[in-house]
Amino acid sequence: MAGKPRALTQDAIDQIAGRFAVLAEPMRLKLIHALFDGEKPVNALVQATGGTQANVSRHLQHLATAGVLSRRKEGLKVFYAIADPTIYDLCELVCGSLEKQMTAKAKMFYR
Amino acid sequence: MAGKPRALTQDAIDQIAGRFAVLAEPMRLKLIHALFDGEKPVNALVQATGGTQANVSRHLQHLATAGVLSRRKEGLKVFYAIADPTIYDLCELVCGSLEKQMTAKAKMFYR
DNA sequence: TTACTATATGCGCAATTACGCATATAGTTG
DNA sequence: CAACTATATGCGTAATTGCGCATATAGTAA
Repeated sequence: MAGKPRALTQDAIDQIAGRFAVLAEPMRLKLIHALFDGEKPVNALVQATGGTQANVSRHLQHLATAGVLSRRKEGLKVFYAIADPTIYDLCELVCGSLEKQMTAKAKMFYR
Repeated sequence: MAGKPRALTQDAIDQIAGRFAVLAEPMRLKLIHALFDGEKPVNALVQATGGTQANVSRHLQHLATAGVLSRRKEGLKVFYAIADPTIYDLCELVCGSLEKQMTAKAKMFYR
């Protein structure tokens, strides 16, 4: 059901690394997280994350260029939304993995 | 079965970002990929990736510290192996997502 | 037109980081 | 002990990147 041949080219490796790099910045994760419940305009995301307008805008563009977010202009406002649904699964996997690590480490303290 | 409350702390966000950052380097992905079929000593990974011994060693340590790989010393050799099985799912998710993006972009050329 | 709001961008700085080189450490064998 | 193999590490450098600041652009309204 899952499983492909493998043997990745260098180019493929680089692309995958790039994908992970997009998700490797706290502010971008904040933005993604803030969009989990639907599309929002930039100013809402500025307020939600506490970042500056310039920085938020840049990260949003970065995410959109990477194909993670979609961009929809409506009048003065620009609405961003999650375009790649695998983001949800990625975050859940990582969160779950981190939780396991934390509880495992916690046990190391006592036993 | 899936789905947790949400509302991540800043610290949690940073940890997740760090996790993605670990996977955001081509050489580290190569190493992980090379370990997909089981544990290997450092010299085998040097040969498999074409990297220098120093660089491979550093990245392996990085991965082990992050909890992605495990480290087992046996005589002169040090064997690394994938310790976090979610890595498989993460890579598959990203690969699948990238494939979709590529085919979608390919279609954009013609239609 | 001007004034206003929302978003994007050019520039420079500071911090991070991957890499190469040389060397250090650990373990084995003679 | 010395010689050798396998792995790790200290240091310097080059490249990347996130951010703040100021400014530019786009769209609306008077």
